[in-house]
Amino acid sequence: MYDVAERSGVSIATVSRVYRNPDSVRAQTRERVLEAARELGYVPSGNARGLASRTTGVLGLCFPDYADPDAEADAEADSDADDAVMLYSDQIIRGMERAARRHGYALLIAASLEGGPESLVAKVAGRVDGFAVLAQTVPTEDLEVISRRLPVVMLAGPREIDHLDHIVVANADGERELARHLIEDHGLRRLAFIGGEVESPDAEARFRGFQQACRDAGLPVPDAPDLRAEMMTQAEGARTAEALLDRNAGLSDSERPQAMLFANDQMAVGALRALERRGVRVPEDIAVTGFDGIPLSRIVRPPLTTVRQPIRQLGEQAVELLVQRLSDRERPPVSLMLPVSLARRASCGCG
Amino acid sequence: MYDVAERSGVSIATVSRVYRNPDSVRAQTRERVLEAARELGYVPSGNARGLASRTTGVLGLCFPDYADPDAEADAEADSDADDAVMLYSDQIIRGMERAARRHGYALLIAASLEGGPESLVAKVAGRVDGFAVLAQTVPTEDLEVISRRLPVVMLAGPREIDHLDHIVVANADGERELARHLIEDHGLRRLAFIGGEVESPDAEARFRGFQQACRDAGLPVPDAPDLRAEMMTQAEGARTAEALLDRNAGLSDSERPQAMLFANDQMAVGALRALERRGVRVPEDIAVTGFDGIPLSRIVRPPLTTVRQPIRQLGEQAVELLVQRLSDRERPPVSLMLPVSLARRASCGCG
DNA sequence: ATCTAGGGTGAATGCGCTTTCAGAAGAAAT
DNA sequence: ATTTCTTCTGAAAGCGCATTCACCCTAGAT
Repeated sequence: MYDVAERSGVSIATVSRVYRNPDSVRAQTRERVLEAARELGYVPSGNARGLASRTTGVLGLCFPDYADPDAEADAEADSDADDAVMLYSDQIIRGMERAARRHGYALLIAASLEGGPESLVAKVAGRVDGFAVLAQTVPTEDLEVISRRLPVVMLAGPREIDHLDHIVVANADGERELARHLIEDHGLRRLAFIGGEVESPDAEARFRGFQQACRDAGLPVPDAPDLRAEMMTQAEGARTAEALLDRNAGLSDSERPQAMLFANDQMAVGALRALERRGVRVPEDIAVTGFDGIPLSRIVRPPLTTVRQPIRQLGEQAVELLVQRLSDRERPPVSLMLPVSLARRASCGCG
Repeated sequence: MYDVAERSGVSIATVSRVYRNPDSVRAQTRERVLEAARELGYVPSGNARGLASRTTGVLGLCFPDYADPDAEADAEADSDADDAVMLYSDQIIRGMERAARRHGYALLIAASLEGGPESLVAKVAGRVDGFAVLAQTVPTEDLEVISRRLPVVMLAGPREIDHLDHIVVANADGERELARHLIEDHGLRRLAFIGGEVESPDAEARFRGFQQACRDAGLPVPDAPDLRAEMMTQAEGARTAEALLDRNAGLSDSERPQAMLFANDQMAVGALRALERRGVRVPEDIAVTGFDGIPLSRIVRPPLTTVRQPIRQLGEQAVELLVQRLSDRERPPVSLMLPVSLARRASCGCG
């Protein structure tokens, strides 16, 4: 910048103005400066600018370093499938990027490898005006510290820190509606719910929705999932499906569950495969449902009935909240719940 | 930082060391500092750090602001399809993010709205250690200036500036192999190639591959595509397909083209729909192929035979090149060509 | 007890830019 | 020609951190 100033015979202040506020510089002077900048290959330092102006024009996103084992497995088995599998994080990124672009922000993304002062999270936090965090990505403790300094919005999970903005999807409502559909529209009465880890708030919320649907329909209300998966993967889905089959082997047809509701799509897809291996027909012998609406869910046979999450909107809303908070730091914390929609497909007997 | 230093009774130099090089500080002192930082909610400024150390630990990606009209249309018509459509940019982002993560970098992404000194491109350039640019995103002129200051890798396109690293996919080889497949394996002899804009180097390279295949097979070699689309969209694919049909209406069966090779998948998908409307069966009446291997290509009926681009690898390689160049600025410019693979599906008569 | 290493720490400088605050230059008015 | 506004431009003071250099302290060696 000093070089540009010298070369064009002005002061650095004027060079700065040329970039920050072109109209405040006489056209002729401006041209001289721009010309010099071009000749010198001058690229303004975002760092210095950010330091001086105390704003970066960048928003951030931190997501878990969860290298989805299912996705990897699929990729090896079928390179086609790999392309189709758009991850949760991909969609959030897309949503945020779109919204950020509208507001003139760039987006800085990083998967958190681990915590600690030298983590990527710290890197992101130090370089953005505000950022979004996927639940269970950043230790609450770190988040607590960071959020005192800049806007943070929490995505999809419990609101661990109550002064943060946060967005969730209607997990309970979705599962409730899904179960209602099975009960009322398909006349099923014996439903089995396969949950996830206890620490997964999403899975728990979905189970609560399931309970509510049972209550609504006057069916017995279980106080815990019929089975829990260790991880919410296809492998575990397959294992739990088989476990359920084995457990119910002795029952008569009129006692046996008529549907398996899985806490997410990955498990449901795994279950579909296990059931096929066992020769159990879906949906004739038993209905199967998932949750999430991942792309894979519509490619499997039979296509999976599930609850679609508006993940892209999640990302877009995140940016909106950040932008709003940036313009008013005093605003009381906001908590949004995004509606979900039922995708009725063949695995429950529809379509 | 000054506050932290004061509160923990040390100098700012020590606070800095605690973060930059923890081992150089006595454990007891370090704890005091960390404690103070926690109490004060201290978040190191990436800007200041970057300014002082002249490195950001961030890599960038600029891609076109091409709001894909097809994707938007699909989204409205069928919210399911929307999820499945993983864009080119999504995949590059994913590839780059993975690779960046491995190297400890975060990723800054931005679609370029327009050029000029205040563009998002400028923002990215000023905040990263190096970045990747999708072809035809940034004016060559701007790129020329920026690339004098920091590593830039050009993705998928002509190498506009010869001192840049750059990566392309084997467009010509792929199309040539595709055409060879139609000719040799399916015995087709009359092939029509539908190209894209003249300025699209990818489309042109694909056409050259097509020409080569004709030459290889001893068939007449066209010196231009049978038809050109204005834009490489579904709508244009449909239009050109119909135009081709009309043009050949008067021909006998033994003169009529047996296959339509489109320069990309989007057009081919549009064509598929148009042909269906016209009652033309694929592949019985005519074979149809695309190029790219977008997820949509396997969902449509019939599934589209196409050439799969290794887009994720494109992103990963981009990061590798950047990292390498960062460690050796003097290295001669590299030019990589990534291999593609043929996806034989039903639309050409396979499977 | 004296000397020598080294690890640990602080003072000071500069990274490249933004942003007042004044002052200079030009235009308009008297 | 002088005064009075505007419009432009420059000087200078940071922004928050990394880093060098010098210095101090402690522990082991003599």
